[in-house]
Amino acid sequence: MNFDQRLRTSGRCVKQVTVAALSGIGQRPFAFSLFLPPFHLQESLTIAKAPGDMTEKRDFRPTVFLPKTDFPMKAGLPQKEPGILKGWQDQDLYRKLRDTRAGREKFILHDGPPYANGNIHVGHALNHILKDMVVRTQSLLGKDAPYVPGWDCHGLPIEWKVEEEYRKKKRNKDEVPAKEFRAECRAYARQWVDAQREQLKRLGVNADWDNPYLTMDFAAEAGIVAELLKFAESGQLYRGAKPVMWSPVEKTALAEAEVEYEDITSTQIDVAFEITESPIAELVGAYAVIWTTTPWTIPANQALAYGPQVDYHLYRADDGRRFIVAVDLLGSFLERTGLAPHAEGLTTGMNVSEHALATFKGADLAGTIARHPMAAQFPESAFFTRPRPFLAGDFVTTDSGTGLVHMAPDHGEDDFLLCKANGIEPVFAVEGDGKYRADWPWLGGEGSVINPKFNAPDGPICTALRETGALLAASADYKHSYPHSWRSKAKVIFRCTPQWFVPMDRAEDGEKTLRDKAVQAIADTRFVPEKGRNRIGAMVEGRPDWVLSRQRAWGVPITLFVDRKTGQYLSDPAVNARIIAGLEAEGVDAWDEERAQAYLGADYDLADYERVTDILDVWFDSGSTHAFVLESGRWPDLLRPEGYTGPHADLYLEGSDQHRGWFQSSLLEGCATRGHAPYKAILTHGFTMDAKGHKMSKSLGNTVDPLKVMETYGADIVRLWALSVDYTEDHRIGDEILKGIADQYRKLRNTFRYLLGALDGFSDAEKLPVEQMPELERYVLGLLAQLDGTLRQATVDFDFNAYVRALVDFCNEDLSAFFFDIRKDSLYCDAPDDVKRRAYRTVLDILFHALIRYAAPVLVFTAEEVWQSRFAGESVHLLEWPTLPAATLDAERWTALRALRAEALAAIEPLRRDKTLGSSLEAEVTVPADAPEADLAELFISAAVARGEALSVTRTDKHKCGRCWRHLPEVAEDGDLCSRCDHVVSAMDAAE
RNA sequence: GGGCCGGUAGCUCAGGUGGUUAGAGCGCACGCCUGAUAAGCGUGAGGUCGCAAGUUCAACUCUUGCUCGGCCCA
Repeated sequence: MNFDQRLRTSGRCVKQVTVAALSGIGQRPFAFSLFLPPFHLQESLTIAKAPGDMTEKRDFRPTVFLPKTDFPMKAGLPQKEPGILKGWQDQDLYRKLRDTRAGREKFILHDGPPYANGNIHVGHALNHILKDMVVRTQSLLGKDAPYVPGWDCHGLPIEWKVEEEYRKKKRNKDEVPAKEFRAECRAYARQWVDAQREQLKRLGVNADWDNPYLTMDFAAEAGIVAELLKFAESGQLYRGAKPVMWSPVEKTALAEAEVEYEDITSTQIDVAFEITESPIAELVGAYAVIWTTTPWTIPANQALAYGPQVDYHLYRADDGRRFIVAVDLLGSFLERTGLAPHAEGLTTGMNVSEHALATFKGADLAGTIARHPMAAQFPESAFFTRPRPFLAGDFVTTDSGTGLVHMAPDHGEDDFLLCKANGIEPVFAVEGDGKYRADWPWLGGEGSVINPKFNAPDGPICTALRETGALLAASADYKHSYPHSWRSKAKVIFRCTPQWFVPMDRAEDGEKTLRDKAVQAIADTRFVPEKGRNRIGAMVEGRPDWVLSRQRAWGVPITLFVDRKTGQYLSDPAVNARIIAGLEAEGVDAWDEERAQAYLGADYDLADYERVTDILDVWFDSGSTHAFVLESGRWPDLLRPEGYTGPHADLYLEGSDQHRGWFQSSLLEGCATRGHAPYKAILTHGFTMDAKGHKMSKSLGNTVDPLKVMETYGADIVRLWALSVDYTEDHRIGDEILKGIADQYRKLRNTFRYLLGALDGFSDAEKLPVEQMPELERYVLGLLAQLDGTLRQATVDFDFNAYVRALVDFCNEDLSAFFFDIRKDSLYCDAPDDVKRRAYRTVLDILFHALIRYAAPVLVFTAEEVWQSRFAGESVHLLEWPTLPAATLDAERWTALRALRAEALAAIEPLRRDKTLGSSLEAEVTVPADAPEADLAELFISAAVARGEALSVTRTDKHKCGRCWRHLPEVAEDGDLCSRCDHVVSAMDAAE
């Protein structure tokens, strides 16, 4: 200690002595006696004595125990997070966590594979944050919760992208060998898997990123085929037909996304079908009139549809024939055909309805039969001479046409379904090039059907119909929107093609049907939220058979051999085993003509079989993931104990669109091959809308890019957002919302910063047993226990919104605004060994250990930063759910006390407004005599509390302690020390 | 067009089986503190519970219709 320092120290002691002496307080030996002041400083004593002069009072600030921490208030997450992430990767945190939880109860979340195409969007971010939260909270509960991420790699969108690149290079896809094309698709998918993996990692998702599953892994492709062959071996496949969008120009089926709608002008025609039989006798011999804008479908007509609720009238036209037309459409019908009602005495302006020969509901037409207008022309044709029944169609409207619709099951969805329901099958009259097949009696070999001339009023169809008298009107003037090929811009048609199906309602060997099994499995599954059950249930109950086949290149082959004679597919386990082995070795390329005979082996001759070249619907790929990921053993972490046969996954967690997608394909796959769903529970989330609640789209320019949000705010903010909104419904994201979330984050961060600062230097020696703690500490421990229960329940319910809200509210209301505020005095001013202060810090330590664990799954980066700044070493994410000291909560008493506190604080406010006082420490509060007993002055952070009649507040006349700023009776003069501070400071000075 | 779902303060959310002046946090305004300080504390203002009918003594809560928005189909 040099001379100057001695001077300063000694001088301060002198002043203190003076003050204490003058106030008459200081009944104990003073430390200053060891440091007698140098003589020349005695003068300052005189100055200090001057009345009202406080400027020379000692500054006690250095004696106050302020929170001390290096933990920064400002987070700087975008800069900090990548480093934390790297730390986790370097120590292989995922694997370390698996080791830590080895042997524990499993919680298996099965990751639904996102499509490997494009950067991630908010939906991906939300979905993966929720999954991460589930896995982390389960892990926190002590379970072994592995997380193997996956990607969906096959399918049309990727094929497209690769084709697009071909077009740029002016290459023709048809000239590229399939194997080479698939290799490029594989490379394309791989590139996006890698990109998305990095983006999802950045969100802080703790997954087995080094070992994801890809549906295009050879093992996966073999696994998918193995599942398909289980369907085959159990007889759950059949080949049927279905109308698909077909482009005659490209001679290929098109997906909905490959079709665009253009306005065109078509020929519209009215055609008469003669009724040959009917329960309504007067209809026999009359003509049913249909209207269509696709004349080329008439040669494939097989029935007529009516609307059961539609009103029809029977008229006699001026040409003598009688026609059935819907009442509402008679006017437009007469206009098109130029026919006038034949009615005696009909004059202009009369209501034609009054001249109907008969009136009936559509439903009355049941059982009526007509004949095809060309039946007489082709008496040898079984097809054209077949009766055309009237069928009830709910889709029939009176918006346009005649109220009767001609049905060509080959060329329309409604037509197909209605006819199929009535036992009428498609006839495949139109071939892939758009021409009628050569052996078709009428127009065989002619077409193409999309040729306007073919359909024109003077074209072959209209001409033939006109010759038979069936054509009532034809005009090439109907403007409407019509689908075209996105690629060739040519018109497309609906055309039935052979497809492979999984039957929903066929019972094998007395077992339940697939639909029944699925319905049962839905009943056995837990849905969060519960309404998901209804949604998928309605879909499964109403869905048609599952169409498995696609006429595409990039996908898993339908590895079947069909007997050319019987049309039955070969179902030989030995053959199937060879096929699966082939796929395992070489992937989907292994399904080729060269190897076909090798698969068939010696028992079969390839010449007798057709090798199916269709590929599988990608939903079959993803529906099989539970088999080739969870059960396969390729990820030992995911295995259930030997002999386990129930649903393998604890949880599937995806957006609500997956009720029709992955949830359902997995359900059907599981039920068909294992008799139950592959999951125990399903959690669905809604979609993320823009700030106004509208869907995001690139064209509207209202998309929010999670990668940009991470750059601006940080991943922890994105996570806090995802876990704060009601993700069970559609929810929003936008600047205002993110700013609000960032505010919440700051509150949480500051809570931890305070804890770190307040716990500076805390050690086990300072800990105090709960039973020795003041009531306030025990109350806060009670609140913590309550919070703990809330959080546990929220975890069980997957209600993370409630989780985050409970956590934030606790930090704000119970800690920051209540406990921390009240105990500020004790923390700052009590002696380090004071029981109250020790109790407080013990509770702060308990709070720290609990809160950091509660927050860790949410704010994964910040929690690590906080934890490492106090306990550098192992990651916070290896910890388990905190064990709390037993604490009971006298809720009733404390509810009353806190209500009283709120009243008191409100009562102080007017005095602040009129400047009577500033700090609440200057207030003396009077409470009603029957108020609960407690240290109310401490609770209100006020000078004193008295009992009286009603609540009132006055300014204290006591003086302010120079150290703790409380106004107490023993303080003689502002700036003097209260007795508590006097003791503390003396001890400190003594120690110096 | 059909099926299902949703619309509570500026924002994010609570509001068993219908029943007193509809709550919380944040934000905002105003104020306090200046020893958590680009922090902390307090007080306050904000809602015709999407709209309109109906049931009921009584509806944010039940029914119907409408409207806006969403998902899935057509």
